[in-house]
Amino acid sequence: MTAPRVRFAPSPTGYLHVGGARTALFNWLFARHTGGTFVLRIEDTDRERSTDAHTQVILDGLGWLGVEWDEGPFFQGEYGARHRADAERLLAEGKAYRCFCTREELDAQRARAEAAGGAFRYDRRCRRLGAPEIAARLESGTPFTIRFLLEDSEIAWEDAVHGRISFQGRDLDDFVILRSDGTAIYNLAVVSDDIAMRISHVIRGDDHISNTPKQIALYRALGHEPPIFAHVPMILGTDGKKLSKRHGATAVGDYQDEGILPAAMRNFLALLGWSPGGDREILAEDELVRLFTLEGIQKKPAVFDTTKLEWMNGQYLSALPAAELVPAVARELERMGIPATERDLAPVVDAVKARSRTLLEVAERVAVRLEPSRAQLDGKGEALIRKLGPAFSANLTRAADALEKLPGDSWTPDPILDTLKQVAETHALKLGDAMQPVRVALTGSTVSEPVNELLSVIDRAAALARLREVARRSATA
RNA sequence: GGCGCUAUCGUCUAGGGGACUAGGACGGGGCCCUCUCAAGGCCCAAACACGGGUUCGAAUCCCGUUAGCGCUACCA
Repeated sequence: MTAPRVRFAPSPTGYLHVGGARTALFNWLFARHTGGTFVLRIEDTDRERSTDAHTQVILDGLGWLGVEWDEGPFFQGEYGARHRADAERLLAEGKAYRCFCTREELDAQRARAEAAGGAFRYDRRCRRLGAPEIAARLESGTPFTIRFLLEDSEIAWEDAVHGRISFQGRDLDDFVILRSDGTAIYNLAVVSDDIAMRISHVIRGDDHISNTPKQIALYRALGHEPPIFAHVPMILGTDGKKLSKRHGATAVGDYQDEGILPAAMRNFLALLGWSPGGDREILAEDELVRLFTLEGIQKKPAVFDTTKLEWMNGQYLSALPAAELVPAVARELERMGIPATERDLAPVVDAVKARSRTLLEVAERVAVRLEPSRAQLDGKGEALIRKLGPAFSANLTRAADALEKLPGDSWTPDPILDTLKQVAETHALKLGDAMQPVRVALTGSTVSEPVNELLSVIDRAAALARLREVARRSATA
């Protein structure tokens, strides 16, 4: 058996949505798992809505996710000649026919059918046109489309995720394959391209199930065996409706901006509508590739709920090596208008590594940088706050408030610890909770993991900034 | 309306006739951790849509009902 060839074929009419991203991911995972080839094809035939900017966003999004293609990107718009040739071949072989009906006539027929409560099916009136009549219309330059002649018989296939699915030809109608301007309609273009690119497995969204019988008919009429189809379930919003813009962030770029790590996104998306079986949740890239099979794909739609994504992101964040974390944090601070470059953060890393200075010292240094930006943190810094942890949480606030009594010049660890103990007692807090935000920074305690320490320090820095403010206030008062 | 797909905790899911007192994870609630953390540990609440079959036995197989979703264009 030859290696599979799969493709992801987005249309550049919007951003890369999580649904599309997941479809791409599944195709990529399948290709990697089977040693196959992953082809990227941009379906830009809808000239009205397609833009280069959107194409770039899609390419960037896939790159960010780590989904790299083996062939392409190909642009469907470049294959118009082949599409037309296929349509004309079908016409010549009597498998398709010219339709001279105007859009208005068709709309009227459709309206009538709907008013009568029935389904609209093209009545094939143009197929009954005699040769002289056709010649006359051609002569007069009447515009026409080419319609595919769909036989009334069962069309069924063994779907890799749903099992056998079948349609009756009589429920479908003679659909248009070539517009009057000579460009191909989606169903023809896809089949023509998938044949030309020798695609063996079509892994795409559930919403294409109803297109599949038409495409299978086209494959056969064109003299080719249809590929294996795998229709993956839709992704829904939290209200159970098809995911759309009104559900908030649905483009992968949105999550990139919120500090979601690509690995976390990839892991989360892979588990949306697919499961390796068992209890595994956190799966590295190579494990995903090793475990991925079409059989593991779910039949029912999945709700896109970012709560678990955020948890998963935390898992990946804490596992990230310091070397990768520092640039990430620096970039994030920078993006928020806080002037922290990698160079600024370097002393922090050094201190943590060397343990030569107390962490308090380090923390204060960072705090200076954070302090002037607190106003910004309140507004658009939500993502960072989440990222930097619970330094802003209620227990800190309570502890800080109680610390107001502290004299301004007693910034040594021990009195603060004592105070914290009192705070805990007074407020019926657990000591651990009360001192949690400042513990490491104040005691300069040993650390087990430099990576975690770096972020802890930044946490504490923010906490310290506040504590100092409080202390200063009470000192002057 | 027609056609199609789907149906396990709020969410992601495991399960594929007896191992089910239906498991895990997120989220929620509670408790523990004074060398940290976005972490960890322990406990609790929380689901097989409904009705019929088949079978000694059904979350698992079949049929129906209901509900949700998708498609129903000279869009993709």
